[in-house]
Amino acid sequence: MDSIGFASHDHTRCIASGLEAVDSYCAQNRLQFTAVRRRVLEILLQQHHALGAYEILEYLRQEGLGSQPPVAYRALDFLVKHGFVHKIERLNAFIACMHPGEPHTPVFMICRKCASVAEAQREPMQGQLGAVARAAGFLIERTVVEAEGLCPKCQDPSE
Amino acid sequence: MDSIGFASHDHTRCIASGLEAVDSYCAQNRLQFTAVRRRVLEILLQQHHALGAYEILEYLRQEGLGSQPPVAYRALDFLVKHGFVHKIERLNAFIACMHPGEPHTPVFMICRKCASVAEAQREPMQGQLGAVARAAGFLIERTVVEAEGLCPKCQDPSE
DNA sequence: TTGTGATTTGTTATATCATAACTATCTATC
DNA sequence: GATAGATAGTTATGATATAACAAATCACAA
Ligand SMILES: [Zn+2]
Ligand SMILES: [Zn+2]
Ligand SMILES: [Zn+2]
Ligand SMILES: [Zn+2]
Repeated sequence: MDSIGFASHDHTRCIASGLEAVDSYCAQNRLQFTAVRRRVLEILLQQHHALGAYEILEYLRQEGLGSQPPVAYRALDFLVKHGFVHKIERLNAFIACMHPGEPHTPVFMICRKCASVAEAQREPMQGQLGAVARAAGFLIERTVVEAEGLCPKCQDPSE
Repeated sequence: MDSIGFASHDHTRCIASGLEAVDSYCAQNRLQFTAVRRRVLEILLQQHHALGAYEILEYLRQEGLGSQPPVAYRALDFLVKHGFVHKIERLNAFIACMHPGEPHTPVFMICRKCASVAEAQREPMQGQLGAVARAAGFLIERTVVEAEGLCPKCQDPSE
């Protein structure tokens, strides 16, 4: 269950708890967690890599949940807006959040070899980015922080 | 000439020195700094905001330097590959580097109101991102660090 | 200075990512 | 069940990016 890294974990639990968390958040906040939105989140939770909107749409199409791009993009818009899913800008792709419902500033590590993506967190106004922004008089509203490289598995020459 | 911020500066000088730096870097490294590549860099140096590939292509088209997307994308590929231009992932757009020829890890601040973009620098393995990567055993090869918000001018209510 | 291979450019076509606009349906609330 | 607002279906199109191949140009050395 280590959300900070690439370690193995109880993935079934990981999917179930992700859906549960969003279920209860939506109930509490009067948000409509519809069939399409739920299924899109579930699809993303099942992967530990980012999926493009058209890959998600392909699942939906096969399941009769929608066949045109706006269906997928609208569900993704909802999920991103409420912080249940993040967009990975570098990949033009989407990944389920590891801390749904909790306000946070994510950082992503993207493995260029196996395409897995890990989410970690940072403090928005701290560190070098915070220092640079203060020096420039810049007011940060959102950040995109993505590192590309090799995950522990893919650095290992024995694999 | 303050590359860290949004301050005003001698922009003519800024264009000239940018081109000069790349000229000499290419001469030293046996790179072909061709007419199209040079003009694309010059177009980007003239702006302090990021330009999309098709905006750049429109300039080239009007000047008879090329009319099809691959012309612009190939010039941009060259410029990005050698670090003379950076891609702003959040905007799918490109901006001239403020430190051409020097190895560095850029950070960008993007004003959502006036669309100006400032480049600053960070140390790749330091700070929160470095700490997070070490904790995860992740080997960073490249980073995308972009902050969106308001530049000093656009925060000022008197403007 | 001319031949040669490597690089760059021109061009056509197409792949990939994303949204506008309008209609129909569903949902919450009264 | 009427009503208003939100969600989903559908068509069309816009925006971003690349594959593939032929033609021109360049670097370098014979
Ligand atoms: Zn998992
Ligand atoms: Zn998250
Ligand atoms: Zn730079
Ligand atoms: Zn501004």
